[in-house]
Amino acid sequence: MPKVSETRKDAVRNDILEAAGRVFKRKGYEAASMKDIVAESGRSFGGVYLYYANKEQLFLELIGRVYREMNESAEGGEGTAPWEAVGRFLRDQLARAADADNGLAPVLYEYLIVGRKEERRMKLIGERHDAVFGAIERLLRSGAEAGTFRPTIPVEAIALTVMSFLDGMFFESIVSGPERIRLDDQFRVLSDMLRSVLMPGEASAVTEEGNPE
Amino acid sequence: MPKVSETRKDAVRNDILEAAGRVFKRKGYEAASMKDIVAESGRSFGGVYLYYANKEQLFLELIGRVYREMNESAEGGEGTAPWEAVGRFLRDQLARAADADNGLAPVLYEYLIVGRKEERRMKLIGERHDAVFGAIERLLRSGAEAGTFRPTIPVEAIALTVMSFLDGMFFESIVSGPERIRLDDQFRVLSDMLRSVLMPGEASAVTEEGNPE
Amino acid sequence: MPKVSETRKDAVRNDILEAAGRVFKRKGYEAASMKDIVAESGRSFGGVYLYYANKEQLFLELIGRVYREMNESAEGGEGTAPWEAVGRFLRDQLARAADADNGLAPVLYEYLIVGRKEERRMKLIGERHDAVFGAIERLLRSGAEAGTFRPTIPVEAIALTVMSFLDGMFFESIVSGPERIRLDDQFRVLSDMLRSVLMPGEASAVTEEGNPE
Amino acid sequence: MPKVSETRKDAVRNDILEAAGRVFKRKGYEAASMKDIVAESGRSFGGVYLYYANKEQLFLELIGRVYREMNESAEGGEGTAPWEAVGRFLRDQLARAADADNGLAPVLYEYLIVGRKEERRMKLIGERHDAVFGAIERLLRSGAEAGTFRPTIPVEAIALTVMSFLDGMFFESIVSGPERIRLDDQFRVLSDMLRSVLMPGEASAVTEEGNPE
DNA sequence: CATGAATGAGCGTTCATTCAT
DNA sequence: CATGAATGAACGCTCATTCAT
Repeated sequence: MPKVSETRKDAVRNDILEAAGRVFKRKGYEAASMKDIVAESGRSFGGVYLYYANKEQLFLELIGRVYREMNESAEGGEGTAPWEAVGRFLRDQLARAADADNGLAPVLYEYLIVGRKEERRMKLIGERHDAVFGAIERLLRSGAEAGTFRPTIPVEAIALTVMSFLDGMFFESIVSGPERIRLDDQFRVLSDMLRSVLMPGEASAVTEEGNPE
Repeated sequence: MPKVSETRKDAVRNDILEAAGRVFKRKGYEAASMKDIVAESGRSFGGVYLYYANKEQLFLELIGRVYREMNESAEGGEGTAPWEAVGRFLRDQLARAADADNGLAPVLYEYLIVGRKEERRMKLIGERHDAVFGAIERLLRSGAEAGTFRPTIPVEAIALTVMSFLDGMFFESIVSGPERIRLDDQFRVLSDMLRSVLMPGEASAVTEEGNPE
Repeated sequence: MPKVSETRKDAVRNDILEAAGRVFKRKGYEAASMKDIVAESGRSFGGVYLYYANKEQLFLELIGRVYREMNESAEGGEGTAPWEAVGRFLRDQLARAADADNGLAPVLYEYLIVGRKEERRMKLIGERHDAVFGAIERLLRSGAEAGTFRPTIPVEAIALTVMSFLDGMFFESIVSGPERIRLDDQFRVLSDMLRSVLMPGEASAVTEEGNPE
Repeated sequence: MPKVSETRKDAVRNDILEAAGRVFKRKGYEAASMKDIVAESGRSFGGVYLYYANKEQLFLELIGRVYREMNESAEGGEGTAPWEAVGRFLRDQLARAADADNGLAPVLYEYLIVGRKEERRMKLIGERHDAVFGAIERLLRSGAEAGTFRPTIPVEAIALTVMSFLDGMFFESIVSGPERIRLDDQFRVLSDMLRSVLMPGEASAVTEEGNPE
């Protein structure tokens, strides 16, 4: 049987996915046409549809990767001290936001916003929410359990707030451009604020060396 | 006097605008078709185009109102004490976010995100940014000038951070639903955080009665 | 009875007609909208339709004037010597062609060409043909009867040829611009050619002073 | 080999082009709708747009053929004596004019006249002018270089005059019908006139057998 | 496995003309 | 007499997806 090896199939899938990624980044979700993706991939319509059922599947697979990376960014701070782990995570998000329009984040935001009425996209939306929220919460909770953080507010509420802020920073970065919104300054403000609720009393705010950048 | 009175014309304009508003809220910007709007308004294509040049103008006029209301929300705290004025503003935004999917905010976010590559929409984007940022900054600055706020961080940076957070809260509210993201809790967290950077040292955080809700 | 005087009505009609003329010259027949004409006339839709049943009637009345002027250009040479009368006529046409895009001629050509399939426009087309042809023919025939012209070819054929040439010169003037097609040179060539068939043998062609410019 | 052969694609392109040609001839350029062309071709909208980007491209490709044929008509007289070559060319144009309303010429004239204000069509207009003018000029110049023609007027001027006349003859043929304007007679007149300026003194005009019909 | 030609409902917008006031 | 708001059929064009080869 001429069954193509698994790796060959995977390679083709990957090729197509990367081509789709380039097109999505360049044009956005709605504006990207299957014709564009087919052309960018150097394949035929049939060839692309053979591996992915439609434009949405293509995007969903692509975005799955982003989630996985995001999660890894939130984990990984196994041995690290809690406040340094938070700092790492925030710095990582900062870098992503600064590079927002080269990544898939704007496309995801577009996809979520445009599709907010569609039953089918709800699932993904929920999953994204839980994944990001969970990652942040774990970060905070492990610090609290270690006794480093002594939050006067439930960590769930703090995690949700951080998540909102990050989403907002991304949104602003996307629509206004990273330079216009002074990402570094915002990052500093967030750090100070977070410290004040996570470690109240400690190093009364403004210390330079304590900031996790 | 066959010329229809100005008030009648305004009434018709308003009718059409409200019909368009209902359609945009129901379907979103991209998914709303002129056919929908024409049907909802109970008029003809020509009748609608007589008052508004195209779909975008219809939306822009609609969104202009939202801006005006937002500004009014940020102003108005003339005689109020600074921290109470901030509280009022935040509470107002909270209410808006809680009601996000009944308003035009999701449509605006969609319009901005989808149109991020289009030269023409950039202008609106910039204007929105400046208006919202300006409103928040004025609020903080007047408190600082009054000596009530003693921020250890430039107010511009704080204003931008608040703006990001609000955008994020709206975004989350839109895509995940207000109930899922515990708006009240987030609001409390933001309050505490803001106080710690605006009035450091004062009432070491957690006091209940001091919070401006 | 408040019957408005005939002259008042005529004045209004004329106002509208001139406004329409300006719009047609500026935009062409198809591209001119009734909205344009109404705006240019400073009146209302109703006001314009009260005097003219539709766009076509407006144009037809306008074009009637041009015909009348054209005819007058062809007549008028009563006392003049035949060859001078021909020269006058040709010079007049030259001037019109040179000024083609400021006049209604392009609009007429457009109207005729576009409407060549419409029964209703046929009539006008026929009338124009007969009027122009008749004018030229009379010019030639009176010279022949006076014995000044001794055409070796039937004057009808010559008249038709002149007419074709003039139409072509107009057409070229309209689409390529008068400067590109060297109207003066063409005019000279036509003069020489015409002389050779109207007055064969006389002043073997190239004489300068004999040319009717 | 699922890729359809080049010849098949060409055949389809040709099918569509011919269908468009029939519609254009029947209705004219402006009045022809894509719906008409789609119906005439027996295909779908998508099917037509797959091969031609828009109505204008369809027309331009069609008209390209006419130019090519025109040029061939003007060339080709390589070995022939100059006056015969001119005769051949004129006869060819006569035939075309006689058949004007079965061809695309009226559509081209309409396209040029209606589009005289549009920047984009200007290019085509210029190209047409240069191509036709160039063809006629070459015809005359080669006769002059051979010494057969001894024009007393610059050949450029004569070429432009001939071009104008031909355009006029076409125009008249289109709007008034070929029979009404006695094409044969006009052709004879043009021949006589042309001879008188190209070969002055020779065979003092009226000879029958010398005329190149 | 792979191709790419083909589909067709749907889009936003225009404009000559009418007629209630 | 005069107004101008209102009509609605028709326009050129797009694009995710299918399926005969």
